[in-house]
This record gives sequence, C-alpha cells and structure tokens, in this order.
Amino acid sequence: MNRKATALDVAKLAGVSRSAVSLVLNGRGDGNVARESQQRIREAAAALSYSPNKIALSLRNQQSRVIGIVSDQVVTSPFDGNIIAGADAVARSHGFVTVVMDTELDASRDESAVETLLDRQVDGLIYVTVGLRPLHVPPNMARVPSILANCFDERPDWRLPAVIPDEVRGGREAAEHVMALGHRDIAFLAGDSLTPAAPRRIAGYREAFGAMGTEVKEDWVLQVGWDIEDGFHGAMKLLDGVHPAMRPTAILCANDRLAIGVVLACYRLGLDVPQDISVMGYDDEFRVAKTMVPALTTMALPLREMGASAMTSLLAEVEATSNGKNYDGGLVASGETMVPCRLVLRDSTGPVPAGR
Amino acid sequence: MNRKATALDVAKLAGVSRSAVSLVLNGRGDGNVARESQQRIREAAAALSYSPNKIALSLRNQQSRVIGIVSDQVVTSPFDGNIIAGADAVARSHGFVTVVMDTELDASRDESAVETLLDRQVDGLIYVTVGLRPLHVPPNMARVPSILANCFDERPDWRLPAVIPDEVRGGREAAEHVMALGHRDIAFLAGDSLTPAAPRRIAGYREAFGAMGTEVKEDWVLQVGWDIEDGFHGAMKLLDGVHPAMRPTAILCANDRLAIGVVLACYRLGLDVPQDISVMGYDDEFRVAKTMVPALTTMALPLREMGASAMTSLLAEVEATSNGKNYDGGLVASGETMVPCRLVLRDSTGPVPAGR
DNA sequence: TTGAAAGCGATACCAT
DNA sequence: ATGGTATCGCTTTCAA
Repeated sequence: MNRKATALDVAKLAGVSRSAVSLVLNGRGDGNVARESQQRIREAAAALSYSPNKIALSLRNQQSRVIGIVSDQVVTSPFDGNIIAGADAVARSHGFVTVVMDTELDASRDESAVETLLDRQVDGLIYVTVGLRPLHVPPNMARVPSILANCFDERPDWRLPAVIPDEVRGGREAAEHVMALGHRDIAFLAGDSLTPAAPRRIAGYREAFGAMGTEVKEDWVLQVGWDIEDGFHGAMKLLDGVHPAMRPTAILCANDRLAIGVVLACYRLGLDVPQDISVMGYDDEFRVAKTMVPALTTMALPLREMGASAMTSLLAEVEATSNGKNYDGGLVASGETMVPCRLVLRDSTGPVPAGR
Repeated sequence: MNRKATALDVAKLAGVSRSAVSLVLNGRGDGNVARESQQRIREAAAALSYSPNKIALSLRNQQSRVIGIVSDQVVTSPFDGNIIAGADAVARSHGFVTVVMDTELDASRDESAVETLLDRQVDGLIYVTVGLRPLHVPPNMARVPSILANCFDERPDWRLPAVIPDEVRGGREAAEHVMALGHRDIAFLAGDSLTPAAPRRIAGYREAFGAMGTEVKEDWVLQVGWDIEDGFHGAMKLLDGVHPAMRPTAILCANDRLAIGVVLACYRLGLDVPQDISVMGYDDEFRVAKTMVPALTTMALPLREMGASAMTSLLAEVEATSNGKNYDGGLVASGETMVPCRLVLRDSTGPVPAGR
C-alpha cells in the first residue's frame, strides 16, 4: 500500500515540470502548455490516479472548502439529524464537504469544538441544535461566516443570522386543522418552557382561538413534559372520571411522543381515536408518527429545508467573502429566517363525534 | 478580525528564531534553549494566544490526529448515535478528534466519503451502521487502520476487525428473563431478516427453549416488521379472538417500537400489561423505552460501549502504526469482538397470571 | 545555545 | 511554452 502519487510524480512521468501539471489539471493549460504535453500530463495523472492533496491545498489557499457543523446533540438524538442531512446535500452540490462535531449538550465544549474546526481551516460554520432554543454563541464563531439552525443568538443586538421553524404559525395551523373538522373543545399538551417551542406553539393555538373569537379554556392547556408518560398522564387528567360531555373532543400535542401517550390513555379508557377523540402530534418524528396506530396527524418540522436554507445562505456568504482575504464579520444576511411547518394529514384526527 | 498568530510572530515577539519556539512549545526546550529564552517564548505565545496551525502540522507530520467516521445513516437516525458518542469520547481522551460523514444509506457514496476523509489525512477510519449488517467494505479503507462498528466484513476471509453486539445471547437472555418469571407460553415478534439482528435474536430465543428442554411453538414466532403498526398487528394476530387459555402470556419484541404496538393492541383489547400479559422490548431506545406506559423491560444495545471499544482498538493500531511510515494493512486485531447486551428491568414484564 | 535551511504538496508568478 | 522559485506554517536536522 504505497504513498499516494504527488504532482511531482505526475510531472516526472510526463517529463514536464510540476507547474505544468498544476496548470493543466486546473484547466489553465491552453495558451500556457503545449497540446501534446497536456495530453501526456493527463495520461500520467490518470495512470497514477493522481488527486491533489487537500491538506496541502488548504495550507496553500488558506481555505478548505469544508463547512464545520457544531451540534449540541444531533448525532445522539432522534430529531434534528435531517437538518444536517439537508445542509450536507446543499454543501455537496456546491463542491463543499461538511464535518460535524457533537458537543453532547456540554456547553463548555462549544468553544473548543469551534476552535478545532477553525484550526482545520473550515470556510464556514453552522451551529445546529436539537430543539429550538436561544444560544450563547461561541465568540470565535465570528471569525468565519457563520449561521445558526434551529437556534437563535441570545444576544439582543449583534446577532448571527438564524434559520428557525415558524412555531407560532405551526401551533395556529394545528388548531385550525381540528377547528376545520368542527372541533371547539380542544386541549393542548406541551412540555416545559425550557425551549421556546412550547410557548410559541401554545401562542399559535391561542391565535387560532382569537381569530375564531372563542375563549381559550385555561384548564385545557397543560405543560406536562415531553415524553410518552407525560402525554399519558396529561390525557388521564383531561379524560379519566370526567363526564363525557365535559371532555375535550380533540387533544393537540406539542410532539409525537406525547401523542403516543395520549392514545395509550384513550385506549386504556376504552375510547377510540379518532372516533371518540381526535389526537394530533407535532414533529412528524421519523418511524413513529407514520406507523402509529392510528397513524398520527402531525405538524412536520421542516428539518431538511432548514438545513438546506441555512447552508445556502452560508455558502453565499462564504463565496462572497473568499475574494477579500480576511473576514470582517460582515453583517450580510443578518436576521432570522422563519420556515413554515407542514401539516401532515393522517388518521388520528377526524370529525367531532355526533352529539358534541 | 485578524489573522491568527503564527510561530514566526511568537519568535519575533520573543526575539528568537522559529525553531526555538517550536522546540520550547513541544517540551523539548530543556537542553536546547536557554532558560530565560524559554520563559520569554512562553509569555509571547500566551500574549498572542498562539496555537499551531493544524493544517500545517498535518502536512508536515503526515498525520492529523483525526479519526474519520463513516456512517450509513447515523446522523439521521434515532439509533446508533451513541456508537459515535462512545467512539468520540475515547478519541478525545487520547487527543484525537473525530469527523463524521453520513452517506444516508447510499452505498455509492461510501467510497467517496472514505476518499474525502483520506484526502484529509485521517489517521484511521471507523465505519458505523444503524443496524447490524454485513458490509461491502469500501476498498480504500485498507489504506489506513480501520475498524467496523455494528457491521461486519461481508468477505469471508480477509476481514476488517469488527465490534458487534452479541445478539444471540441477547435473545436468549430476554427469553430467560421471562422464563424466570414463570412464563412458558412466549411469543417472539421480529422484523424482516434483511438485518441479521432478527434471525440472531430469534436464534437466542430458540436456545433458551432448548436449554429448558421445551419445544418452540412455531406459530408464535412472527416476522412482521420493525414498526409500531407491525407490533400492533402481530399482537392482534396473537391475541384477538383467541381463547385466553390459548394466548401467549409473554410477547418478546425485537425492538421497542414493536413493543409499543403490542401494548397498544393489549390496551385496545382490554388487557393489562404486565398484569395479563408481559411485553418486552429490545434496544432500550432513547426517550421511548423508559417513558412508555408501562415503562418497558428491554434488552439494551451496548451502543456506547461498542463505539468506545472500536475506537480503543483502532487507536492502539494507529499508534502502533505511526512509527513505521506506511501502513501495510497489518492483520493485527482482526476478527470480531462481541459485546453483550444489557437486560434492563422495568415495568412491562411480571409474573405469569394466576391460572396459567 | 542558536539560527539557517530543507521539506511536507501544491500553486502562482517571473524569468527564461 | 517552459521550468525555477517563493510561499503557506511547522518541525527537524545540521552547522556554526
């Protein structure tokens, strides 16, 4: 298993100088190198299956065509991996490569992850989080073009551009969906407010009621947690031992796992979904929402799109910057980009039961 | 935002040569550089917050202290992220850094991912898959020390070392757990055999019956799929309209989502878990098994340990190799390492109902 | 004890 | 048209 061929090897085999090899292989052969030399060089390169050493290139050009992705726990989480997939696809199509570093939710590793990436001459940086949240942006991110995905700069003023889902609108459209089905007695189950996702989705729910001119029943908006058992207990509180006429006819959940808990509770109480009660999830979690029984109607987070959008903006900035040498923290493309969630209709929501 | 300080900057500030800076900062100062010069150099380095350029280092040393991780869909999957986390932790503790590239299950991207990583001078490579499976190993992985995690070389002979879970034993211990609870009428629900995980887990189940001297009831081992709905329908087939005395008293599932489906079916049929029937999962899927209602007894896949184990072996090889220049595909540490699964006792399994 | 110089691999400029 | 040379940042050897 021998060393890879270098430009010098190619030059020797073709009987020319390294410079000629470089010129030809970079398409600047014509007008500089004789036709027949070009031919020999190409053949030699092919014969040795030569490809330039990227490390040397990075050192020489002071840029690597690599985008660094820092994530707080994406690699170990079921959720936002698709942000990365979306970002990666765009990067690849522009001839860039991505490398991801996971800090496993340890904020103290943020800076060193960024530092490591910067040391490797990444041309740009994306910070991705599992859930929507304000981020204490690692200061050294300012050294290269950077953007945030699914999080936003917690500093009030000088903010890094961010791409986030439109949670308020998502919450509103979820409520509007069941309203369109005739429901008026609609409960909302969410997790804690540690992530702004919960309050925003709830805000959207309230908006829908506002637009309808109806009061929100405060007993029916419960912040119980984010997991299956939380949904189960929340639903029990809403349904168990409550007179049927006093029960909500629809339960909106702030994620799909809560919805699983709700369905479990319904079955346990002998209630059918969506016959007796409509249940809606949020996130369209992979391999969960679609295969639930019944399959969950849910509000899909536009993960791939967010990643793609973030990478697109970032690369525009990277390429704009790459002429002028040093990055001056240009304010280009600042601000937040909101991307809409997508209603996914499946089987867990249906018309209001007769008599309600 | 100015250029980072280089060794030359430090040298100038300290009034010495670049070589001195290098010597001192690499601990080889004593005996080569005057004490007071050393002091000045250290101060200068600190003042400029100097850290060596990793790209230049890689070029110079022909090694990067980076381990490349190729995964078939880890980043976008809920499952095996922890393999990466485990591997990363070990790498970090040895002063290495990991970069991961996801091929999103597109086998044609394997080679190019490896190539990209190799271009970046990675010192070693790990291939990680989401589920246990035979792998068509990208040929160029042979250029540097490499190891497989959760997959194994499909070529019969010259195989890359692999770290995989002991699925057979996992299946056996799962069966033994419910047997110890008194169950004898035990069904097994698994997915297709596209992954060897299903047949191996089933084989373990059979082993347990063999050790007991009991026949396996073939109607009760069902390969239905891997998702919630598959578990639901499988359980329905086993339970719905079947005389109570003819039903299994325990259902073993080859993953936790199947178990969710089974519990849904039980509730729907008015059966309690584990009162009337015991249900067991497999994987200990994050945020699912533990928060199910009831919390799932399950067989945890030793993901973190597998990652850690793979990285440990790999680094041993990397460091052994780094003296002799070129890697000769040494057969050191070949073969498969099996790591045992871990029984996690929770609330979904219990004693056999009275009268059975 | 110190600094000058070579070399890692590639590119771009400048003589020839 | 061609090849020599400086450069990117660093380490290491060797001569002074």
